[in-house]
Amino acid sequence: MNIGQAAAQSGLPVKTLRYYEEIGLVTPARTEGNDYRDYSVMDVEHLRFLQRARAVGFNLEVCRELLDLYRNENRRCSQVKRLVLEKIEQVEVQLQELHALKSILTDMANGCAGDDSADCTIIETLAQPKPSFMPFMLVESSS
Amino acid sequence: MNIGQAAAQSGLPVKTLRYYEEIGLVTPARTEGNDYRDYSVMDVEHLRFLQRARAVGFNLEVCRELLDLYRNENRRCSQVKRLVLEKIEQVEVQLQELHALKSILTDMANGCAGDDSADCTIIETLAQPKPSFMPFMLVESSS
DNA sequence: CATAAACCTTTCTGTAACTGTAGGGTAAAG
DNA sequence: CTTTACCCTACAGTTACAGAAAGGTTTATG
Repeated sequence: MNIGQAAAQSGLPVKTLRYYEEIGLVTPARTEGNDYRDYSVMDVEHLRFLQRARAVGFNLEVCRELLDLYRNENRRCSQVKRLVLEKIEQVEVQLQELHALKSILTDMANGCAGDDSADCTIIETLAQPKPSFMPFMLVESSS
Repeated sequence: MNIGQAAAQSGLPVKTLRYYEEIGLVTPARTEGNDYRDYSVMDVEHLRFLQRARAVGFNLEVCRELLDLYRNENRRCSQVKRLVLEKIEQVEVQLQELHALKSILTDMANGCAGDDSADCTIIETLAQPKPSFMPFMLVESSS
C-alpha cells in the first residue's frame, strides 16, 4: 500500500514514515514503475508498534531495540522488561525534578504581589537568590 | 574580564556565553588589541540571572523577557508574575503526562514475568494493546 | 482528451539550546 | 624559546521530526 494509507493505518504522519525509512527503522519495498513506497501489512504492524512505543515515552533508540526484540523470536522477556524498568526510572527522575521546580515556582508566585509596582520579589530572587529559597543553587554554582 | 572568568562566576559554560552573545542576550565589549570578549560586572550579573532563570525551567525566549524586565525600571510586577504562573501551568501539564506514562509503564512491568522465555506481555501490549490497558490509544488512533 | 485535485518523489531548511571539533592566534610562566 | 593555558571563528552534530520548494503520477471529472 502507498505511504498515505500506511500513515493512516499506523496513526503516524507521512513525514514520519519517510524519516523512519531514512534511519532504517521500517524500509518498505518500492513499486517498479514509479518509485512509490509500497508498505506491506507487516511493515504497518511495525509502524503501529513504533507509534505505541513512542507514545509511552521511549526514544527512537530504545524503540529500535524494542522493535528488534519484537522481530526476534529468540528474545528473552527479561531484555524487554529491563528497558521498561529503565524508562520508569527516568520518568521518576523527571517527576522529582518537576516537583522541585513546581515547588520553587509556586513559592516565587506566592511571595509576589503581582501588582503595578516595579518592585518584584521574583526578579529579586532570580537576581540574587536567598539560599533558603533556592538551596540547590549552592550546589550548582560550586561546580 | 575574560570569558573564562565570566563563565566561572556565572556558573555557565564558556560555549554558552558565546551562544548567548550570538543570540543577543548578553553582548560584552571587546578588548581593543586582541578581540577577546570583555565582560563587565553587570554582564556577569545578567549571566547569573539567566543561569537561575534557566535552572527553574524557563526557556530562552522567556528568559529574554525576564531579563528585559530585570533591566527595565518601568516593569510592572504583574508582568513577571504572569510568566511564572504560565510556567507553573506548563509544569503541571508535564507532571500529569508523566504520571500517566509512569502508570502505564508500571502496569506493563508488573504484568511481565521478566524471565528467559520469548513470550512477553510487554511486547504483546505494544504490538496490539488491549483498550483497557492503554485506553488513550483509542483516541490517538482515531485522529 | 484536457485538466485539476490528490497523491507521490527528493532535497533543503529549520527547530532548542547548546556541545564538539578543527584550525588557528595570544598570553603568562618557566 | 617553549610549553601550557587561554582565547578566537566557523562549521557540524544532537532529537525527531515539520515545512516548503519543485516536480512526477494517478485518478476523477468535464
